[in-house]
Amino acid sequence: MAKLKNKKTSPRKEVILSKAALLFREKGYNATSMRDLAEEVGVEAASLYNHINSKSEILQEICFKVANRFMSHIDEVSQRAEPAIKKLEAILRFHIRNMIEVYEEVYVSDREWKHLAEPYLFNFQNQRRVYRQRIASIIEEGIQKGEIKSIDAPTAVLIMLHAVSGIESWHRSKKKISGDMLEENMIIIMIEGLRK
Amino acid sequence: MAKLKNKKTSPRKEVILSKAALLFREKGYNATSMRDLAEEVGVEAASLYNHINSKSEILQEICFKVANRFMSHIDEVSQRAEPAIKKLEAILRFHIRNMIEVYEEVYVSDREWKHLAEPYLFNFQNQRRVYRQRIASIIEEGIQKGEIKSIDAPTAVLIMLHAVSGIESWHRSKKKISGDMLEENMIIIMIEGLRK
DNA sequence: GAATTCTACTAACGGCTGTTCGTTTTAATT
DNA sequence: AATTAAAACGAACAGCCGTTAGTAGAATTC
Repeated sequence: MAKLKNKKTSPRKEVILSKAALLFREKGYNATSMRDLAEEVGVEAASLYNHINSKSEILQEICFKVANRFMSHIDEVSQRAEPAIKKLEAILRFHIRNMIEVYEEVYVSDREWKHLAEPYLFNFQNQRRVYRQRIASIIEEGIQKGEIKSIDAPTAVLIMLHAVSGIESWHRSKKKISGDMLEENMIIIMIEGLRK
Repeated sequence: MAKLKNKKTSPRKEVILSKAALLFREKGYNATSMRDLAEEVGVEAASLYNHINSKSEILQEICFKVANRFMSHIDEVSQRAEPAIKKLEAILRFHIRNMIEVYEEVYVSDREWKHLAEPYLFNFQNQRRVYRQRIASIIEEGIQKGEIKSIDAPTAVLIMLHAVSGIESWHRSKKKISGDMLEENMIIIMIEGLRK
């Protein structure tokens, strides 16, 4: 018997997952071999399989970990007693901060989910659709109450979410403004627009 | 000797490039095999090499075709005698229309350029950086003239460009609004913001 | 109609892929 | 100190990868 019966994921597995996120972000899921990952972890490829079941499983864990985090957050925001535009801002800020702070895994979840195997692919797409619909509902609530311009809600959602993923470029940039500045700028542009 | 000495790319090659763009968009560059591509074209894999030199070359041609098109456009827009905000809107509209109309190749150029081989990778990244700087300059011109809010220009650029790539989701959507509607909604949100 | 060029084919290559097997080493528990 | 469990290893697998070689048929040019 083990000392701590699968109370939480072992530290070794945690390392594998985070190194995998790093490599998947850098080179993409398919371009990252298990031997690449093993080298990054500091071990032989075969040894990885003492901690994980498959390469595909790694991607699953990353994607659903991120998806669940965002879903939990929107649960919390939805039931606040606030104007819709405030809720929207909160969601936007949560995305921005996540993209800044846990860049690798959020980015991978965003860009590499296509390579999930069934039935996880189907599941992920569903969860993603639901999530977006919930944001769209908040926007429509805001439109109805006159807080938000009368625009197509799904279009607004896709702009919001994709704009945030642009933080990828910020990470790569040499001379970058601070995370806080980035957040404020993004909020202003998305909420108030570019025109003075 | 050939009849038409490389006057323009042969129709067969054109088919290969467009089918490749389709598959690269759908499954990603690395997940698309030459045998996949051959099947899509209706030929054996080896036959492809009568028209192209390598898989990598296909990606190069797609990426630089798109990059050059956008570079030419910004050349033209830059020398217009218009307010900066108008120039910006023109660039935004050009991106949107391209993303709607020649989706596959624009998307591939946007998402799969990482898999370019050197020295093309280096070149592409340079071109991309220059392009973004030119947009940033237009934004800064607009800020100086009081047409645009005083925001961080590089941040505005990355929001603009990434927001546009969200049209990917629009393509996938079942019940989608018209292309014209999409364009107008995106312009309103980006220029005027969400808040009423 | 002969010569030439182009295009498609089959077969095969060396190399890399994710993964499994059986064994040995390390670490923890009794 | 003996036992047991966990984790690392080297070797190997079947299969797919991009690509090349050689060849046969079709199309084009002379």
